[in-house]
Amino acid sequence: MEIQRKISSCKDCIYRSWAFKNLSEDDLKKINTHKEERFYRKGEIICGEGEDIHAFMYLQNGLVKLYKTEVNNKEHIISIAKPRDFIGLLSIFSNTRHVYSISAIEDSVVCFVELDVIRDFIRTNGVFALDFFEKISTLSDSIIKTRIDINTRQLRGRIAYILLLFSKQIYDSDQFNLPISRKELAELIDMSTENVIRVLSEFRKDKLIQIEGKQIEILDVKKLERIYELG
Amino acid sequence: MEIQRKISSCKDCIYRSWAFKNLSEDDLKKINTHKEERFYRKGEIICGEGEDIHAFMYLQNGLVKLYKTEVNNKEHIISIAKPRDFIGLLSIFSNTRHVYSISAIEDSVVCFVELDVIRDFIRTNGVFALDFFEKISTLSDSIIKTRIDINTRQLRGRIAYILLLFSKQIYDSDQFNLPISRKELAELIDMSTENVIRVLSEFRKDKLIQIEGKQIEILDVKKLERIYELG
DNA sequence: TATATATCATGATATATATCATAAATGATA
DNA sequence: TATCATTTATGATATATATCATGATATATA
Repeated sequence: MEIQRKISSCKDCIYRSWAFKNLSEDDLKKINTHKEERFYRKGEIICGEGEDIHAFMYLQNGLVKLYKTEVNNKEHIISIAKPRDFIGLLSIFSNTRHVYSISAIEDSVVCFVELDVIRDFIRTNGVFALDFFEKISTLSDSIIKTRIDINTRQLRGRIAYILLLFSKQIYDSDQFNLPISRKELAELIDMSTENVIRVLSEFRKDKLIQIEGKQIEILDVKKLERIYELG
Repeated sequence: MEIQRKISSCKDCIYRSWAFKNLSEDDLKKINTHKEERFYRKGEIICGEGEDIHAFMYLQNGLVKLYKTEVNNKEHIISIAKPRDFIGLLSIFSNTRHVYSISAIEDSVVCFVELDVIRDFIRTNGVFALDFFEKISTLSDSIIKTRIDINTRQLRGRIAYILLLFSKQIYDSDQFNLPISRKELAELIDMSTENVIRVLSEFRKDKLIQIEGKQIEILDVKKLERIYELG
């Protein structure tokens, strides 16, 4: 079901500033011929656990989740990537197969750059290597930080945290469309679906948020932040 | 209280195989003049939150913990590093200050290599860059994996997990001296100190482990693994 | 050695959270 | 449109976990 998109030029890519700013025209051409942009509809799987790793994946547009299916068939969401994020985990450089799955939670455009090309650049272009390293490290550490932030809090703190995360880090707005179901929210912040719904209802009753289906508006950022800080 | 050690030669360092195997003699000499080996006694702080980052830290010997002091003055342990691990998080490459603290939980020897030298190597030695990247990525991902393993389990599963981790990944033996207190264990696997003690007692009564103070012997690995797998 | 302090231990109780049950609302599909 | 499945919702109950209380050991310190 994935649809090939017209291959846009890396040279003109608005995301070039990411870690690719120090590449020469020639290098960019090289990427151009070894990259693929793919469009995924909401819900489609971008890569599955156990599949061969062959590309560095960069999210141009949309929103994707990184998750793992547990033995009991339950899904656990590890992180959500936003536009301009590298998606996946660092181990693409040490593993040969994906340890987690990735799927689109909004219509998304993913840019696949062959890993060997990236490896070549790391080998031959020191400035690129440093840039790239810096970027990718930041992302990896932020996953660790987020996991800890979530798990050191109790339910109300977790919901407050994730609402603020969506509002500030992803949508940059007090109003947004929650891209995932309550069940997925539960899988992301390690709580039961019922309690996710319950706490959201509480927050609505307490006039911290307005909520209608997936449409959320944060009414009282300050109070939400206090709940988050108190845990 | 930190004691300077006789500077050993990187060339003969038994840990050279880590990510430094592809450095020339000249490169190794360069590291030699820009590195420092320090000895820390159990309990000593290696670096504190907020301090300037100036070195890449490599654990030669001993055991250290990476932790954060929360607002309520509680400590939360993020990970434990064992010999031959890079210690810290990746963000040493993007941040200027340490976000977490590191201290020795056993007498330890840490090798500090000036970050600028590492950066230079990444810039100028592509093969090193790739090796280094691979190594450091593995570590970062394993922290994420461990955090998830811990937080998707309940108390008995967490204790089983951490006992197996110490036994298999750190000491490579059924018998070992627990290097941290029950309180620290609690800080590491997100549970209360009392419950850590309680579950350990349960495991002793169930003849899964023998325990005397800090001395632990795993008697029934299979059952422990089952408890871990069931969550 | 004596004294203070932290760690280990266990039971009782309170609290947080998950699970179960049921139902309405929504969305998918034939 | 009718039917089915999923999501949202809420209350009741069970379970897991933290907290409180108290004492025994062990460890550090004067």
